[in-house]
Amino acid sequence: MKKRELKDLLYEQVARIGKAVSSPKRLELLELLAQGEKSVEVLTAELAVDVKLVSAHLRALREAGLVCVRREGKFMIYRLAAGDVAGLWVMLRQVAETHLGELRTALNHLSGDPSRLLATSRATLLEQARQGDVIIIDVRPLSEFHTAHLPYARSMPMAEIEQHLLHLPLDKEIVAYCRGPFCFLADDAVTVLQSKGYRVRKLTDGVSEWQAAGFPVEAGEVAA
Amino acid sequence: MKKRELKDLLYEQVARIGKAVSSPKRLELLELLAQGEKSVEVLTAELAVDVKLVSAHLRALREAGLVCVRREGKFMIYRLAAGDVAGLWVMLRQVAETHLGELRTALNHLSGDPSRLLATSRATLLEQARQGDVIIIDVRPLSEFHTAHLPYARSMPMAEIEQHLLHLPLDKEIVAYCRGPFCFLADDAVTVLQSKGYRVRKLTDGVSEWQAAGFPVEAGEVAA
DNA sequence: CCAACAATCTAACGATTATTAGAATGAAAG
DNA sequence: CTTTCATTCTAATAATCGTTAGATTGTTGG
Repeated sequence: MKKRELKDLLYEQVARIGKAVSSPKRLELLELLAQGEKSVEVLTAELAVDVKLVSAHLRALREAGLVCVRREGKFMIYRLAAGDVAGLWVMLRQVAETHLGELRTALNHLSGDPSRLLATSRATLLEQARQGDVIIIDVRPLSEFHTAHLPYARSMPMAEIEQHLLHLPLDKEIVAYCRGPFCFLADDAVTVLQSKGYRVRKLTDGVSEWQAAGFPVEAGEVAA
Repeated sequence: MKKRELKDLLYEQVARIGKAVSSPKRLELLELLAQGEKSVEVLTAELAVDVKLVSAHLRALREAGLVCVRREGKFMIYRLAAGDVAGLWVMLRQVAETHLGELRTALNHLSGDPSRLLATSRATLLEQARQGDVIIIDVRPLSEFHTAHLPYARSMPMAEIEQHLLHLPLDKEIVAYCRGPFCFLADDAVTVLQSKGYRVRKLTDGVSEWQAAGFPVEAGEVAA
């Protein structure tokens, strides 16, 4: 085989990964799956598009080797093929934020008042949480919390946040996080908690971002 | 603006980066530019395709914010927009190697005898080079060596390797590297040096891979 | 075995994209 | 000022991709 042909073949293989992450819908799927395995049904509900389309995109991701499936009764459960796929998503988003001004503009627009965002460094936050000075709340669905969550974080799913408010002291600083910078759950939580008088900010990191930055995450706790 | 619309807008921006890295040619351009800035002329020669096509792909990379240009006389000099773009290329390639069996097969096929590859860890190699136990040679063109190279490495461009052989002791272990796992320069160097009786192996890392792994690189030395 | 459900497969449409050829720009050199 | 050279821009074609609709597979529960 000639050199050129072999080279083309190599770059073409990498381009398959590139193609897989060149569609907005597929990126959204990857981000969701980075929170934990999910059925097609759940993914369809989150994306708010036709099941057939979700299925087609999942097929593309499968053929690129980025996700795997297993059957569970009537449901097909998808998950990321390995941890580095979540890292790839984080890196793509970071590069996009760095090099695409429009994205930064849109992101700033999202949170409105920048004082709603946490300015503390990850290391400082971790130390404050360890000492009990701040309370970190994970506002994603419980199953995602179980797959992995930040150290010292409490699960407080946005869907049933009102019920949890009783156990949240008003005199402590609260930090809310969700799936990452593109997820609105923590923003909504900040809005609700602020209206109740809490001092609360959003941490833009999700578990993947936290992990990609080299910080530890916790998992397990299958208790309801 | 509705939530869905804003979300779609965000993922679409990241997908622009994905689209930019979804073409084999553009990936090859990124890898070349990761070695240092280059004119369209040079890039065209390396890719072995029409200038117009190279120009079109460079345009796409520019619009994604991954590369920048500056004019120098009649020439347009392209360079990566920032260091993390090289990191993105390395990560894409690594994910592809992990998840695409075909790529691993092709790569193994490339080097033929696996004994031609260096098995030592990066840390060990660095220590051996520091102590002078091994000689690291950089077989890329000199300008790329000047942009950045591995610590303790000597420039020994493949194009004029015969002339440098006089200064290379036969009793030392030699390690050759080039642009990365997809580049053949170091493979060719191993072939030549082995035929001359050297104990020589290829380090599959290029400068970007070495740096992405957290190891230091050196730059400068504008002396000819 | 049949109905209900989750998900995929197939076929088809319109919208992008890669690639090529030809014309146009912009700097340098005679 | 004209020619030359490096590069880009424009237009056009063929191939690929996203999306939708309809038929199909495989599973559960009666």
